[in-house]
Amino acid sequence: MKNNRHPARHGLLDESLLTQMPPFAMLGTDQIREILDLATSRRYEAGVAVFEEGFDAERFYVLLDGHIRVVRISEQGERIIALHIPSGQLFGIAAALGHTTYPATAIAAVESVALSWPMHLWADFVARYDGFATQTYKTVGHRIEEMSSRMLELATQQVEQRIACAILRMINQSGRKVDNGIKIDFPITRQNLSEMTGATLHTVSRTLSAWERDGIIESQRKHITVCDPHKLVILSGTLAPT
Amino acid sequence: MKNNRHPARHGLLDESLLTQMPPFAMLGTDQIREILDLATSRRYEAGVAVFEEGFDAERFYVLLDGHIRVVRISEQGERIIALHIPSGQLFGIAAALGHTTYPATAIAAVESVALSWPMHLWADFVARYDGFATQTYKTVGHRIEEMSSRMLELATQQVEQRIACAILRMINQSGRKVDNGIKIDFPITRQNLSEMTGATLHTVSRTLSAWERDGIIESQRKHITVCDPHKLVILSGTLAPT
DNA sequence: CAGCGAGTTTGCGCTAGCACAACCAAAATC
DNA sequence: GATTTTGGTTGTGCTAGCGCAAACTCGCTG
Repeated sequence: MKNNRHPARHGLLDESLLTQMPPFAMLGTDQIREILDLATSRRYEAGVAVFEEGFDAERFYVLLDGHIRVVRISEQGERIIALHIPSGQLFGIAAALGHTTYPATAIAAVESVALSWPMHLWADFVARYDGFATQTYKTVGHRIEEMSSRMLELATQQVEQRIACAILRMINQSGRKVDNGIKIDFPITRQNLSEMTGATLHTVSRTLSAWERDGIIESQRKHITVCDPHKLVILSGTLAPT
Repeated sequence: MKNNRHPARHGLLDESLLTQMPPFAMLGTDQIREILDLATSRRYEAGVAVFEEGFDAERFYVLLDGHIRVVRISEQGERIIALHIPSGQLFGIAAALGHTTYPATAIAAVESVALSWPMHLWADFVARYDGFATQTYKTVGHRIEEMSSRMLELATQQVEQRIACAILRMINQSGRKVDNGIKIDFPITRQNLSEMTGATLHTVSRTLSAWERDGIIESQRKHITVCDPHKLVILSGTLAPT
């Protein structure tokens, strides 16, 4: 596909990188050293695919820095964003769940850095490193939960509510406090938002314009800041109206 | 909730019951005997909840016979069917994915029989029985795959196509060959179908009526037989139009 | 077997949100 | 700094599918 040859086992991989990350949090520095020595590190520019749907699931990944969008495409060519992966999380672990090929495409939303290991090491990791399995299956659990919530939204909520939910979810997972509110700290276009909510980019644009008029959000191109999260929560319909 | 006291370790649990089921398929009869001796068996009438969303995830289950609907309810009281569990599969395994409570409700679609074990045995099973973990995570993988396909449908397809997809999915998973076609071998109402597709029961009814006129399906109350699966596939939009 | 309730069918009007279209503005590229 | 590209806005029909309403039918219960 593209130049994947940049295996770059640069010596500067530091143990401290992994100690923060849930899957490795309870390991000692020796163990982390072992793991790092087996890893391949690579940088991905914004928009580049880390792996693609349908290809052999040869490696699994940990996102060190940046943001990943997990994307699926329908037969008619329509795209949806199934999931966002914030840094620190495992992704591309399909093979651990019995798949032989990746069931979705992973695209760097911003310039990102990920470690990866060949899939055959998975069983070793699970066997050798205590807590690795537990932590990763917990991640899987969260993603299932998130997906089923999004199904519920898609099936029952209006477009405006779905957009509100999508934005709330992103500020919860990757919000950064700024002076006028909370900002989603990776780039999202109206198009992206429409791919997360099953709406058209036009409807998303109209909705955000209205919210900006009402002072609920502020937006620059590719960036959204939520000024009044509470109003968004109300719009999202997450609260039972009292 | 209701009378859960029917622990019924009736001696008539037969090893052959479990040998068919993927999670236990590669175990010897001794091991299956051990597992059965720890199990509680219980019958659930149609419409009864096996467990409910939000309750402590104390046990995990295998469906011996019948059919389970996994259901979630939105704040506004709208219901969706997240998943159907055919017999032979594990369900209620949320705790293995790091949840402390069940993230959804499981309801018997027909009279059903399930075995269950207290969750604390999970780790034992994984450690002691070879292939148990692999097989169950494979099941999890399938369900994730199915959920993400349904998200794609909900986000991009028209109602008619979503209904077609839902029916095709059911005949693939639980279709029974009958003389005039393939029948879904558990009861589904139009209401149920609407809860699977995020449509109204009215629209579902209209669509099925049209299909019946066209000879694609036949339906009795609570039952659907697909006479012309190929036409349904075309309607579902699963094939790229050539 | 009368009566009831759950499941289903069908009609009609309405609206959320899509499709199409044109235009605008910031940023990147030369 | 001119031009192209990428992302965003806004207006105007139009329609898929919802909401409401009424009626019908099967199967069960007393």
